[in-house]
Amino acid sequence: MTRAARPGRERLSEAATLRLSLLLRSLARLAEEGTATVSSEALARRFGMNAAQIRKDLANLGEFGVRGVGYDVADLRSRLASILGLDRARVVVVVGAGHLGQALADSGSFNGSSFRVAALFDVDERKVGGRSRTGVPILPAEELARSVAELGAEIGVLAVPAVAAPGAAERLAGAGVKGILNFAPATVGPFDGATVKNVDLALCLESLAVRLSAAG
Amino acid sequence: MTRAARPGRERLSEAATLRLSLLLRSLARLAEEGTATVSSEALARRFGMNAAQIRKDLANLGEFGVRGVGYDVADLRSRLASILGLDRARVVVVVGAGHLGQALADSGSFNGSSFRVAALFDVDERKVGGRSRTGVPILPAEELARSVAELGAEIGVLAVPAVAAPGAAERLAGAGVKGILNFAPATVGPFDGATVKNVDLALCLESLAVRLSAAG
DNA sequence: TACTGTGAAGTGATTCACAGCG
DNA sequence: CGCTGTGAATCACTTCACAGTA
Repeated sequence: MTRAARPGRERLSEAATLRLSLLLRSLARLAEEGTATVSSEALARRFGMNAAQIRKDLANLGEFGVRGVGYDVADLRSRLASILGLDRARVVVVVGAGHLGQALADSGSFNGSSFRVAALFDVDERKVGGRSRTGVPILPAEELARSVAELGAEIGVLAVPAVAAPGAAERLAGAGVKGILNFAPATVGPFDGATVKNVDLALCLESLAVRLSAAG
Repeated sequence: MTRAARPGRERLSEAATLRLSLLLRSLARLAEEGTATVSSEALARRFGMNAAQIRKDLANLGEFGVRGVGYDVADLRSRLASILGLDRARVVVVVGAGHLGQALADSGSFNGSSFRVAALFDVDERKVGGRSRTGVPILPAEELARSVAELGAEIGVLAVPAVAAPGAAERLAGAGVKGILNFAPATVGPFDGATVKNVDLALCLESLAVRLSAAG
């Protein structure tokens, strides 16, 4: 019944992952502000989380705190980044150079210390050869497989219309990406080599609307 | 201990809401294809859900099926839409006319039978006065409060940079929208009159990346 | 017969309350 | 003393298995 000695090897639930990811971002903000140590209570109040849950999440991964003091911001931040695998930059490609695709390719969220968007792909010849606002090159869709290999891309983002999504996903998986972030409201996969995560913006809006009705 | 006789008045969990919303979309597809009735089993297989869960979700809202037969697609679809409050079109405004804002304003996901994007807002004078690709007008941010009232907007979408998010959210809430869909990686609210739902695209990408590390 | 609706069992996540330590 | 780490309790959600019915 003793937990595995190696921390970070247990399965991490989706919810826990999101909380830890948010925690990591919160720590980055505290670091910028020059805060050296922080208690779970202070973290919770500042960033709208639950103190007990922060402690439990962290305790699941090892022992990071000092009793009576709290957590060392810089230390926790780097160890957490390492455990989550966010301490190195992964190469990302975006399929679909429409407004959404370009927004994602240029966004700070997709271009930080953990990710770098290296290419956009599109079938529209007027777009191919151009670059996004921040300079990400727009390549022809036929070159997807070769470019993914050359760039060493691990993650593919699907920002194409729903009808084109299954095909594009298959090509991404075939090209060897390990993860696919699908923004199209369509079912893609599953694939053997690649994990798919759906981000269905229509469902997001609808669930908000449902909450409004229910609350009324 | 008997459940309330009025169906659809219990709280609906976030997860259940998403499933029902997805179910509604699936029913729309079946209706397009001319399918008249469908069993929970067939629905589950076709759209990657769990049959028992579909039955339970639906049974929580009332009795919709016919034993030995299944569910009437058209009937279930319209009743479900009504219960979820998705049977009428809500007016949506989008704050921030960057790539993301315009992508959302023009997307079919935000312009169907349940939603209509009526305006974009931006502080950039070069954008103001123009229109998005599909014709949504871009209005000056100062007119937000007045326009929200005039248009009868119930939902505001935040597609502005993180630093501008809290201020924009406050103005939306002050203008009387009931729900705010926040795409900025920043904490906004909470507000008295308005529900906030965060859609943090950076967290989406990170959670996918974490799954890749964990699976490796 | 074939399916729904549902009590009951099972599973997992969240919260509580406090022992234990710096 | 103040805070973490954690067993225990609670809560919520999911799955199972089948009684009940058109």
